[in-house]
Amino acid sequence: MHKRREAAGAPRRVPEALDQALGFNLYQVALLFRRDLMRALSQHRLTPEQWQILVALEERSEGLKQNEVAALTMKDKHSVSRILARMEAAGWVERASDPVDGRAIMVQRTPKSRKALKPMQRSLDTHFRRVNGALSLGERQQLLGLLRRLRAELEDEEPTG
Amino acid sequence: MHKRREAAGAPRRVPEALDQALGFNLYQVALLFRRDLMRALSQHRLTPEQWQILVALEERSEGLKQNEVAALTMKDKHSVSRILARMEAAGWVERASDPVDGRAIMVQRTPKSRKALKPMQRSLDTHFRRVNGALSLGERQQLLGLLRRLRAELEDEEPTG
DNA sequence: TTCATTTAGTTGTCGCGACAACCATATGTC
DNA sequence: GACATATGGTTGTCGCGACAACTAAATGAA
Repeated sequence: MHKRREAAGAPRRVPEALDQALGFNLYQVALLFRRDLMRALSQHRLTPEQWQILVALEERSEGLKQNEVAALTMKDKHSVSRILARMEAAGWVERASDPVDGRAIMVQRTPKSRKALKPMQRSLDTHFRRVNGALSLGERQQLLGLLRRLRAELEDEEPTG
Repeated sequence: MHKRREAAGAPRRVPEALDQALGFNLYQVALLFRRDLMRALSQHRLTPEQWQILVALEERSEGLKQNEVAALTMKDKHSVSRILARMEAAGWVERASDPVDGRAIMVQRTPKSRKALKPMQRSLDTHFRRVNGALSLGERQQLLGLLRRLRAELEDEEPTG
């Protein structure tokens, strides 16, 4: 049994106004998920975002342009540029300029990255089990459906090139 | 009509693996919400997190300890410490050491902050309208319910004091 | 061909979250 | 009272997202 509250003056929960706010709950749950995933991945020295990019790279063995990585992961080019720089430094990916388009950079997974995916999966299973313990399958699918609709609805407003 | 895709090589969507992942959708939608809210608030030179803290402060006019601010907003003391420092510098809050507990710091809204809340509300209404346009009332409540359950389920694991 | 425009990436700034290390005050125990 | 321990906050580091400013290569139009 771990301690739950600090036993301090205010064991009170989130204020009504925030507790009722969709955005607040969304954001907090997202952070809780991310934190949990981060801890699960930390032993492999990967962050959730880096893992996400590896997943995207798994689809096309020829590699992806940073461009495409950004589109597939819904990140902007600035973030992708820097995340990939760190991943390259850590030996997860290789970057080479595209022979066809002199501006573009092709990103590929390294052998290290390919090999690491399996053992990684085990840590992730633990994470997913924890997450899935909280909701039933039906609820998870309901939630997933709602989130995907929201995502589709909101992702195209103001592309901020 | 705004441009939707970059018309580049890969108009393809998020990879299957991510599209099916609850965590990915959760996180992306949360970021979309936050970005939208950030834009709505930017004209008032406030961030979503700062606004959130103002909302929490609204409840207790005597002020809150940083401690309590952290608990009510589900943030950790480190973040709260720095966010409040910025808010104090910007004149949104005042901080004074608690006469009762020499360690604690009491946080209060400034008159500026109290006055600003109304006009702010209008920008937020716009934001909320946009959000609410994406889901029906019933769906929003369903979503809210699921998120609150997840939050309750996950928020107490490993308090990381 | 020349020149404007678009596109691919990088870099810098800022705000935030996670986490570790730290300081100062309170508190409980003897 | 003295001392260990717990608690309230701060500071530093790192990774990430938002956004602006920038470079260089590609494209399209004259």
